[in-house]
Amino acid sequence: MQTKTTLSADDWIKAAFRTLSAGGVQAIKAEAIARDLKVSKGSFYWHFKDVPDLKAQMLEHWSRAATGAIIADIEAAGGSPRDRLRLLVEEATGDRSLPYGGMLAESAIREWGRHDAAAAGALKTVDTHRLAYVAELFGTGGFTADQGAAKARLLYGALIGLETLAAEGLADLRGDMLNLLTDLLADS
Amino acid sequence: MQTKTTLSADDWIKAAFRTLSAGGVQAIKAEAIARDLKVSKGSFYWHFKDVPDLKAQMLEHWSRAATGAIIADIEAAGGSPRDRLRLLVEEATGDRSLPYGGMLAESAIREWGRHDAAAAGALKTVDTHRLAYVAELFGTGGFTADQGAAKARLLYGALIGLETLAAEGLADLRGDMLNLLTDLLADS
DNA sequence: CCGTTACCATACGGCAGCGTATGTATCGGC
DNA sequence: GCCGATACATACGCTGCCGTATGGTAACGG
Repeated sequence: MQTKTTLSADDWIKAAFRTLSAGGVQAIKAEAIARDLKVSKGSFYWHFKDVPDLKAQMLEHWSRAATGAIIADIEAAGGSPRDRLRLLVEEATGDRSLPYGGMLAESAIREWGRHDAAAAGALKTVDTHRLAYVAELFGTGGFTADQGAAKARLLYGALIGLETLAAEGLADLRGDMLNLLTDLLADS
Repeated sequence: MQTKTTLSADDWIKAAFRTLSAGGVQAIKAEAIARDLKVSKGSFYWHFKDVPDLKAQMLEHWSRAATGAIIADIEAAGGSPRDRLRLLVEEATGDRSLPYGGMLAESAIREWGRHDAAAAGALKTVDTHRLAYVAELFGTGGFTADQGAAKARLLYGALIGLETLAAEGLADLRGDMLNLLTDLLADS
């Protein structure tokens, strides 16, 4: 497998996700990524109409990958709802089961969504799906639909917030999340 | 009070925080803020050495204001630790008790901190102080130091994460936070 | 072997933002 | 009523990034 002689649009998209994770949305620039790939920007404008086109394709790819990424694993493993929730937390805090560079990409997209409607839309779709799945797990685990939805919001919200705290070194992502899950699973 | 005839550095900093909240870090540009203030960039370079100088002063101001913003209110109100925690959650989810444009500015600075060491440092300082205060409240409320610290991380982490979910319309910030607080205050 | 197509390089004009240099108006102090 | 300091305006060159235009090359079908 000698270094590929020609690039595909997917290669560009993957490189763009690396840049996104490292430098945020504002780092996604045609010429910069071209330098990273050691080609000229002529290549970029062959594969993409312009920069917004690349960004749109990034969101499209991420939406598809992120929606069912972990969920498929969990469902394949089976087990009780409580087991699945525990496994879910462990996979989610373990990184690397998420597409395009783990949580780094996720938080970058979340940052992106604050000032871009398209990114916000993709994010909302993914978040809604995930919340629904977690809520369902709580539901089949013995809680009412309302309780399940509320607990799902808490668990997922804590995941997002604790991840940023963990990035500062102020939280133990997995430990804290497992603690919270135990609390949420206790009958109130 | 007729429109001030001349600007101060603080006027620039306040305007910069507005643009930060609205457009993120990458929107903090000398010429853009100058247009917003209806002056020329000559004014900017009178009050500041360069753009990094402005950003540094923004972080400095925010650090000071954000550290003791809510805490002073809570302590002034008095009450039991449980009362204070409840009041804390209500003030924190109510916005407007935070400096420079509420949570919008906070999340923008958090976004900023992901790719800038200085912002990350200011954020870590503020977060550390807040976590310590909340942990202390749990501590004097009848929990061990470890329990208090863990519960503080959960409460504060959930605040951060739920705020982003609430921005998507996927969570009820105040309601969910109060729910979590009730859970955390129940003896485990 | 020849042309077409895929893929990339190079070169160009344009704009936005930066920082500097320098001009200009206002104003308190004496 | 001059003078220095303050608070801006204006004009300039520079750089980074955009998008386009155009030229080159290698592979591949016929």
